[in-house]
Amino acid sequence: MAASAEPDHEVTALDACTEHCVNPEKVAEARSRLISGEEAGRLSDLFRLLGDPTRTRMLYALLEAGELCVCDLSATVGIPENSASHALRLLRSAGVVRKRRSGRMIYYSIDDAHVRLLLDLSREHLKHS
Amino acid sequence: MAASAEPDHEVTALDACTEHCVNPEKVAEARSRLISGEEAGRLSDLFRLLGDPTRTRMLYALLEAGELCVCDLSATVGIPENSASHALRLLRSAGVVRKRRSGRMIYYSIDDAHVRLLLDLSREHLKHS
DNA sequence: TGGAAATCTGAATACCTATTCCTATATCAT
DNA sequence: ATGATATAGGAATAGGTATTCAGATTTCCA
Repeated sequence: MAASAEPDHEVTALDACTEHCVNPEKVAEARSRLISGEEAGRLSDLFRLLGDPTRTRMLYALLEAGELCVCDLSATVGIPENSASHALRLLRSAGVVRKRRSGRMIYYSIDDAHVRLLLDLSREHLKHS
Repeated sequence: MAASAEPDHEVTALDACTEHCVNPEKVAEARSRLISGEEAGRLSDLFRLLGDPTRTRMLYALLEAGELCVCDLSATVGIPENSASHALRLLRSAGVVRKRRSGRMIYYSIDDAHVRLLLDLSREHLKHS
């Protein structure tokens, strides 16, 4: 995983317009407003994390259930507990879910309000498209 | 790509609770509200599409520039036009971007208001986390 | 304290996907 | 019409990632 480090990739193509076509002003304007490679990397890391069917289902399960332990979540989604644990580790290291220990159970939930909105919004998008 | 078809995978684990642990009521409740495998597949397809650094940068470029032709976009992001065209094809087939022909140029833009919100929201998330 | 339960961690394999090259299509200018 | 430009499409390779297995860790109960 690791937050996509392409060292200074956002500065590479100041001379990339050696190609044909291109409105130089428009490109210069767009380039000045372009997000940094580092930020783009973190954004794509986040999306890629959400872009796996297993993790997606786990997240929507957590979204509706509020909080579930690993074994309940694995039973809900229908995957082995190992897989659930592994997926949750990835999601947690990205700050998408949070864990809370209670005895020997560990309960997971969506960590961030933005992520909840993101999940809701995405579902809306598919409905209307 | 292909909208992740796992035939009726959401029904598989009615007997998955043969494992240890598990609060049966909680799991049953969560399973009843769980999104379908088909919907989860489409959602993860969408996220996976956004989860590539190149496509991410292209999308945010389009988000701010409004509309760009393939060559301007490739110059902006700093990738060959082939790659840009290929990426745009994927994004278009998923309804994320829209194309408009003007002469021999083809201008691309974000197709959907939900997607714009999604991109803005995700950026917000990273800022506050 | 000893053993069992719940979860975590690391490694290996098999699958998927991004990139690139080459070719095809469509539009414009002469 | 013909050549050139702008983009699209398909195929192959290289790289990344999900899944799974075996073992480690942490907590509870007797």
